[in-house]
This record gives sequence, structure tokens and C-alpha cells, in this order.
Amino acid sequence: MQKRAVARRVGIADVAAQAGVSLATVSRVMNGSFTVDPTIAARVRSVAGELKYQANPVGRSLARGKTETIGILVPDLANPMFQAVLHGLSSAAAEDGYRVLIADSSETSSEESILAAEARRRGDGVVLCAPRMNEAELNELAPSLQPMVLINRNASDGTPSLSVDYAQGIQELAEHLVELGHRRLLFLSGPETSASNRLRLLGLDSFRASHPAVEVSLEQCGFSFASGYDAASLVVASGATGVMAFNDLVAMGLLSGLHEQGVSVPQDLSVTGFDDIPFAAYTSPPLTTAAVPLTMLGEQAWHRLHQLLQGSVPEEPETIFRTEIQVRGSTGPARSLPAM
Amino acid sequence: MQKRAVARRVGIADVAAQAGVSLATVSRVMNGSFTVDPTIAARVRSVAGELKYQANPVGRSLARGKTETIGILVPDLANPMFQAVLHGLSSAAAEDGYRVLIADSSETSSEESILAAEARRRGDGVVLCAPRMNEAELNELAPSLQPMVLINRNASDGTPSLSVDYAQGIQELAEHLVELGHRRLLFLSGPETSASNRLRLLGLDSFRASHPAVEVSLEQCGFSFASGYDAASLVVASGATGVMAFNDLVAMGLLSGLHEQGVSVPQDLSVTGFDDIPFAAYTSPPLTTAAVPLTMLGEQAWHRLHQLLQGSVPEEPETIFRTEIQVRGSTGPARSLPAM
DNA sequence: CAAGAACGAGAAAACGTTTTCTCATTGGCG
DNA sequence: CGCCAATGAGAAAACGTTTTCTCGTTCTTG
Repeated sequence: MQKRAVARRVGIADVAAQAGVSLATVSRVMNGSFTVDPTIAARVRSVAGELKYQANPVGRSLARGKTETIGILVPDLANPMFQAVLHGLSSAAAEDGYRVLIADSSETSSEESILAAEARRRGDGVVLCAPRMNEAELNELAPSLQPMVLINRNASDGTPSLSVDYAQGIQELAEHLVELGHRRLLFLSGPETSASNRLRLLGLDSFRASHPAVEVSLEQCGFSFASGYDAASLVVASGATGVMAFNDLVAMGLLSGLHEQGVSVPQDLSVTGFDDIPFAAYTSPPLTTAAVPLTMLGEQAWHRLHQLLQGSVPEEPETIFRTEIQVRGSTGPARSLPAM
Repeated sequence: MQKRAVARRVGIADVAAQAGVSLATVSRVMNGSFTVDPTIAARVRSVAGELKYQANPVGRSLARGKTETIGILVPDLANPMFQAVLHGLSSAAAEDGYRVLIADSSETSSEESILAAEARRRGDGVVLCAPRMNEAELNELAPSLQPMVLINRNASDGTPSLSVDYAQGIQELAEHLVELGHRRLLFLSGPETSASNRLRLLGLDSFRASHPAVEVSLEQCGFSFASGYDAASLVVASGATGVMAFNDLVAMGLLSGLHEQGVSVPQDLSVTGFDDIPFAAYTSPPLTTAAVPLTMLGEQAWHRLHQLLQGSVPEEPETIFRTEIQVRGSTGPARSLPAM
């Protein structure tokens, strides 16, 4: 006899009926429009409170044509690097009242297009963080994904992008190792699909050109802790004394693998990472690495996207962030170097 | 003369017009209904392809009454513990075609209710991960948030929950320290708002009861790396030889602070963490900690929520996960212990 | 005092789908 | 050959808001 409808959601219509006004008026009151009589407004607010009315975001989004939500596509949510970017993005977006929807491709580049389109369509814009898809695919997809911001990639249509100068970073790391006396360097290369990996390779090419006396070899590896761990034997066998890992995760895995094989770092071998993820400073030994402003990357991505959402044209399409070498315990003088 | 509308989104109506059928038919084709003539279906599909039509998720959500999206509320997205849970949740949800919306309260408990309600209303359900709000608030809020799953909290309305047995975990850690000969223990307590911290305190009470000869003191600390770092002096001054940090983050900060003060771990002091975040094994020294199945917690949360969304009543309201002590390098024999 | 402006609030259209009705056509069967 | 069932597709209602129109009042002003 009392409440027969089992739990029908209270809608704007219920409030309107109860308060004896029209839907429009309720909507106006709830949105803080001043064009409504204070008496009525108060009554509506009171009824809304009683009924615990809260606007349905889906209906509102449809009517307004925007969701106040953005999507982010990451290749691997388990990777602290992307976690840091996500955190920066989410915090910054939250400050402007926007929420973030996650799309994690789990390093499956073939799924990216679909996930990106999905994420984009569910929100007002999207951030593609280091997508693994190839150049052609990205260029084709880009126009349909606007407004969008790219991280560590570029599209031919001038989509705003935030990039890290990996080429410079890896060169500085190599330079650092050479200064320590290392002459045989090894780079543990990341996924072929990674654009930032290609940039590192480019950087190494420049380095080779300017340092003909230094041997810089290459080994295909991966992006994860496990791949670094598995590479330990290869690394030892290579005879290199300075090893640059694709990223901190790989470096940490390598450190772990080397430790198990009784190789001491940095006495026997120097190891560098890349990214400076939050825990790179606390490995044993602490990791020498090229610091990427990860959280800031996320924050800036939001600010760019926010501008786009407000209809302003981006002033500079591409922003490039420099890395900063953090020298820590995992690198030291080359073993064969005569004491000075 | 060609395309005057600057970029109007192509909708179901465009496809219908172009294919010479009704909206309903297009919808049926796009949703794979078999009640439509193959010839027409093919034509619609072809037109849809040409026009690159993709259904607007907002309109669809409104019509269907569900968004295939869930929300998650976390106290701090910068914390690897919550990142791991989020990762588990997101992966598991993705497998069933659901996406995850993030709400990060940044440890501001007063904002949680609003954020939780928001996140819930935007999706079909919500996961509250270790909310900091008090008991009363949680109990009051819970009914309005259904379907929901709680992690490390309980609500009076029988909301399904996934909990970790922190009381048992902290006792095992204390036990471990005592076995190493430590008699003066110190617990670096986490936020008062943290329910799991209260459980740890409860565990320590039991421990005290069963080990009257052991001194277990307490120091208010925090949840972050920084708070652990700052606590180093206090810890040294306390005279304790075994320190249990609130979590791995605090432990790592403490390790760092102690290192700076020239205190060696575990020779001078033993330190334990809690959670076993992905990098706890790679600090220097590696952290002895109580492993919480973080990713699994996220996955299970999804599975529970998924059941709820499909209308099945949860069999067991609360699932409790045990922790597993990982003994690593940060704990060792008490210094003053006579050699045996 | 009357005419126009300003104002406040209701009616209705719009947002983009899905889904229930409804109806026309076809095919089968008695 | 006619009737009923089955089939396929269109019309329209529904989802829950916002927002544009529109219109009736009241206030202002000449």
C-alpha cells in the first residue's frame, strides 16, 4: 500500500510533480539559474532534498551533448610509467570537474584502434598515451578522434602532442657511461611497436657517429620486469660493461637477474634505466636513469585537452620535454679502467 | 555546396535515410538482430560502413538503461597499492566488455561521499576501495550506491565485501620479529581514517595479550613515502629494534631516511612493510612484508560486481583474504641478542 | 492610464538510441 | 480458395535531461 514500485529511480518528473512545478523549472533550479522565483526555488530544492533527487548524468549528457568525461588509452596499466601519467591526468582533470575513463590495451596494438574509438566516443575527448599502432593507422584514426592529445607520438593532422626527448636522454646516458670509462655498451631494446624505442635507437645512432671508438651493440628485449630478468645471461655473455635498459622496469628486472647470477652492479657491470619511475631511486643499487616528468606529462595532457574542449586552437602543436639524468648507484667506473 | 554542416556527427537517422529504411531497422541491424531481411541488412551495413557510423554510447545508454561502465573510488591513485587494485579491476572488467571510471579522493575523506555518488551514477555499479569515510557515513551511503562492492570495509546492509586480514598479517610480522629476537617493537600507525589501520591495531592488541614480555609501542605516522622518511629520527629515538611500518610505502621512506642517518638495516634495525607492492622486493635491502593479493582483489571485486549486475544474489557477503609473510632482507636478528 | 519591456514559468522540442506496438505482406494449410 | 499464422519492417513511445519557444503577468515609463 505504501511503496509499490520496487525502487524506481527518482527523476526530475517526481520532483516537479511533488513541488507542483514544471520539469523546466526543476531543471533551472538544479542548475542554479537565477531566473526563477526564490520562493519556488526554495520549495523545489526542499522537495529535491527530501526525495534525494540527483540528476541522471546520462540524460544530462545526452541533452547537453557532453559528458564531462575523457578517456585515456594506455598500453599497459601495470606499468608504473603509465600509472604515473594516469595519475597526473586524473588529478588535473578532476580539478576541472572532469573524470577519466580507462582503456588498457595490454600491449595488444591490434586492439588499440577499437579501444581508442570506444574511449573517445564515451567522452568528450581522449588522450592516447604512447599508442603502439603504426604510423599509418594513427594518421588515419587521428581525425576521427578529435579532440585528442597524444603523448609520445605525433599525427600528421597536427594533433597536439606531448613528447619526451628520448634521443637526447639515451645519448646522455651513453655519455655518462663513457665518462665512467665504459667502451662496450649494450642497449636492451624495447618493443618494436614502441615509438619511443625508435627514438632511443635514433639517439644511439647519433651517439655512434660522434663516438666512433665506443662499441654500442643492441639486443632485442621487451618492456617488462620479466624481460629484463630474462636478459641477464645474454647481457653477461655480451661482454659489455655498460648496459642501457629500455626502461626502469627492464633495468630492475636485469638488476634482479644479475644479482642472482652473482654479478655485482656497478662493480662488474653498470646499468641504466629510463623514466625514473617512483621507485627507481630505491632499488639496490639505486638506479641511474633518465628522468621523464611523468606526472607532469599527464597534467599537461589534460590542460591541452581542456583548451581544446573549450574551443581554443592550440598555440604550439608539439611540446617536447627534456629528460634529466639521475646518477645513482647502478653505474660506476668501468672495471678494466686503470686506476687514476 | 557540398558539405555545409561543418561536422555534424553521423547518426542513426543518416544511415536510415541513406539506406532507405527506418531507424528501427538500422538499430536492429547494428545490434545483430536476425529478424531482418539479409538483403536489407547487407545494404544497411554497407551504408553504415560508408558513413563510418558508430552508435552514440550516450543515446544507447539512455535507451538501454545501462552504460557498461563501472566506477572505482580510491583514496590515492599515486599509491601503488591502489594502482594494483585498479589494474586488476580494469583488466577483469575489460574482459567482460566493461570500462572503468576513476574517482580519486586524494585522501580527502570529506569528498568521498560526493565522489562515490558521482561515480556510481555515471555507471552501472561502483567499487569503493578502502574508503576513508567513517562507519556511519558509509552505512548511510551504502544503500544508495548499490550495486556496489567494498574493498577493505564493511557496510551494515550486507554489501558484498573483499577484505584482507590485516590483524593476522601484522601479528605474523610481529611474531617474525620476535622470533628474530626483537623485544622492543614499534608500529608506525597509518591514517586514523583508515579502517585497515584499525585492524592492524586490533591485531597488535591480540599480539600484546599473547606476548606480555614484548614491548609494542606506537607512533602516529602516515601512508606515504614522505611520512616514513620523516619518521626516521623518531624511530631511532624510540629505541625499538623492530619497526613495523603501516605499509610498504612508509617502510620504503623509512628505509631511505634511516640510510641517510647512517642506520643500517637490518643490522641496527629491522623494518617490515605491508602490502607487498610490486617493488617491495627490490628496495635495498629488500623489504620483509605481508603480501596482499592486490591485483586479485581488483579482479575479484569485478567478478562480484558482475554477478550483482546480472541480478544474482551474492552467496557469501564477505570474502577474507589472508596475507602471506615475505621474509626478505630488511629484517634480521636483533642486535643485542647474544650469539647462539 | 495604456503600451511596451522585463520577467518568470510552462509546453514542447531536442539529444540519439532501443524497443514495444502495430500493421502489411507472405506463406502454409485446411 | 480463403483464413490464420508467421514474418519482417515501420511508427511511435520511451529513456531523463536541457533548452528554446511561447505566453501570461507584472512592472516601468511616457
